[in-house]
Amino acid sequence: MQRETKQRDAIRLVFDENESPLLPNEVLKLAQKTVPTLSLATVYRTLNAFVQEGMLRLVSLPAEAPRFERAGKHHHHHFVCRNCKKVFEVHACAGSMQKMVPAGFEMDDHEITLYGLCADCSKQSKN
Amino acid sequence: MQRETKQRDAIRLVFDENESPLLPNEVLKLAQKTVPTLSLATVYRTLNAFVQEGMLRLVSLPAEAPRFERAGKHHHHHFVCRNCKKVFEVHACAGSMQKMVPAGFEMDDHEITLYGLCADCSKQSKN
DNA sequence: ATAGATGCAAAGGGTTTGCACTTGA
DNA sequence: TCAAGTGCAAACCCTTTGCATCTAT
Repeated sequence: MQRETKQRDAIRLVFDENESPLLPNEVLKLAQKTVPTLSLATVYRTLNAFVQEGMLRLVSLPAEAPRFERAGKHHHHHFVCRNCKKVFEVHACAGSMQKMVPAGFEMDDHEITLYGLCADCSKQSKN
Repeated sequence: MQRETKQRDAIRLVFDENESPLLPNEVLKLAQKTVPTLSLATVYRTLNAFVQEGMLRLVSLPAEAPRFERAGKHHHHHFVCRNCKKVFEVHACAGSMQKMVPAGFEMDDHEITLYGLCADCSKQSKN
């Protein structure tokens, strides 16, 4: 990751303009608005490189393909909509998980994933 | 899933004899002790069918391939040891996640994964 | 000029599927 | 008997990689 290329600029821009974690093919489509010839192979190579440098963070949710988001955000979790499959950030935390930790274990991090319907899908389901 | 076959009996037996969640290829190897000609395709078809019928549960942890365990266990979460990579069941829950849910969203389930060192690895790291 | 980056196509790894054969009821 | 189940191989999907070409420096 030594050179500035229009492909990398385009991919960086995508993450500047998108809060929620993105799938590689979503990154491809969004970045192709800037660089139409961009290939999926380059997207993968660039995403992995950005994670290595610490610019991006790999977001792994249960039963979901890996997504990517900007690193350095405040501690947060995710809400997966069962209907539209979108992933939303949740800017609140359930408090200490310490009471869940078995004796002798040392916890250094936790991951919470909520499932249900997002606001839009919830509204639709009621009409 | 209407007939009793030796393949299905063998796969059921594997889950009777194993507490921890298993990967499809682990199921294959274990079940082949009973039915050596068992194929991976049949393992996948049978696992999916067993999940449909509710005999098995799909266990998805972040960044982990799907595993299968007997259904009907008490609500629990998982602790992943960063050192030995083992997955432990956590038989306690952090309480309500409701306060984390954004306005308009409807949550129906949650998944918590804890990360750190298990008792054994924690002890070792201090010596 | 030249090493790094890209695009394409082929290769991988895990899972599913089409099809002819086998087998449980 | 004969539809459900099986095994095999091919197909799929997502991700990575080899290689020739392009390009930032």
